[in-house]
Amino acid sequence: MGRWPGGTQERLQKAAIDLFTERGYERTTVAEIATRAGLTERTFYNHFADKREVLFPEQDSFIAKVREAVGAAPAEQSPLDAVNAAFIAGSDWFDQRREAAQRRRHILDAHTDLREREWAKLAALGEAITAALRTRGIPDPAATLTAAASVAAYRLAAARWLADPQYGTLGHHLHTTFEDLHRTARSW
Amino acid sequence: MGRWPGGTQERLQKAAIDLFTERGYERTTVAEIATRAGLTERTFYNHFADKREVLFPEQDSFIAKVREAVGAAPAEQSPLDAVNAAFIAGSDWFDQRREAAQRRRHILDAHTDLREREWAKLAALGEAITAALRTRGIPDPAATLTAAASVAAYRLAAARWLADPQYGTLGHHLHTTFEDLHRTARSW
DNA sequence: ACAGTGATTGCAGAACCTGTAATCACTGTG
DNA sequence: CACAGTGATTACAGGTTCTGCAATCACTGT
Repeated sequence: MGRWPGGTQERLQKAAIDLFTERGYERTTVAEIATRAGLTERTFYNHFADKREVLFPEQDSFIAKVREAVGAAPAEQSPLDAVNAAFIAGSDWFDQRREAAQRRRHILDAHTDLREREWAKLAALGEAITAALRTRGIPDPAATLTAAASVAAYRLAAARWLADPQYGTLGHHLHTTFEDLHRTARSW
Repeated sequence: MGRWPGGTQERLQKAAIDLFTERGYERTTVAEIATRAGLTERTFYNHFADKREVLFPEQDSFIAKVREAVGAAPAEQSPLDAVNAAFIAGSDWFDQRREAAQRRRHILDAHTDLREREWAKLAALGEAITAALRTRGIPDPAATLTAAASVAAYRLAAARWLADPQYGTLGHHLHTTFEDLHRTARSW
């Protein structure tokens, strides 16, 4: 496997993020990204389905991890707690990449196209959690609604994590946000 | 305002839905849609921001209506009930268009691109509800989480409505789905 | 008549994305 | 050491989406 430099995807991702922050998402062409990474436009499309996808690298594996963790949670744990625990279990990975997450968020916030893709990813996360809860024996309205609420809490926790001037961990914010969810639900 | 035939948007929408069901979304070009409507491709883009948007016609006004209704709800009503009532208030409109909604759903289900746009629209709905709840004095974690749960319930209710062999009204399914949400939340 | 308005059109072009076949660097085998 | 095999990269051609700009067109009001 030594034939080419290697780390092609990573190089493309770095080139893309750099160019997006330099001159903006829309003013950057795929050809430019590829050239900066020492590759061609066609090669970019061999690694990413489209231009947006370069900003959502490990999302699919993250979703798979969450689904697995929810499925493997102890049987006596409540559905919501199982999802919460699954999120927290994978939160270290993000804590080590806070700065990259910041840059990514700034790019995403500036472009409707990209936020659209983000919503799609969160929807996929929600559907994966729904499926995992169903295999745990949770019947259907509860599975869907619990998954949706969990994803909403996750999204809110991530936002708080990035905005926190105290640099608290994502796990901490997940904990408090799911507590907020409990409190809010009691008011319904 | 009599200069041109009129109803341009509606003709484009009808042409688009017909062609999408005939030969599929991806195998239909914008030029073909415009030609069937007796117009040109350029005119299509004068009315819709992009090819997908032709399938989401009244979404923006629906969102505006919901926001307004949530804002105008009686003060003693709980946040969740206010949103529920706002949805139900606008549900007749959908009941009169059940068949069109069916066709639309089949097209949407077959294409990731389009479902992505749908998630984006639901996200916009959620943000509008969040804003409306905030103006009602609901503080932030509760506003966001309540809005997200409401949208999830709305989505589930719409799915049940379309799948219901008994042809129950959307209002009915909204009612029962929000009851499910109450029940589920109590289990958290 | 005649200027004004607003929708539609024509045209040019950039960027996105895909299909297909060729090339290239390296690997394993006889 | 030839040599076929493998997998990533590349070249190229082309369709489609979407935009900017200027012109045209049907109708309106004076």
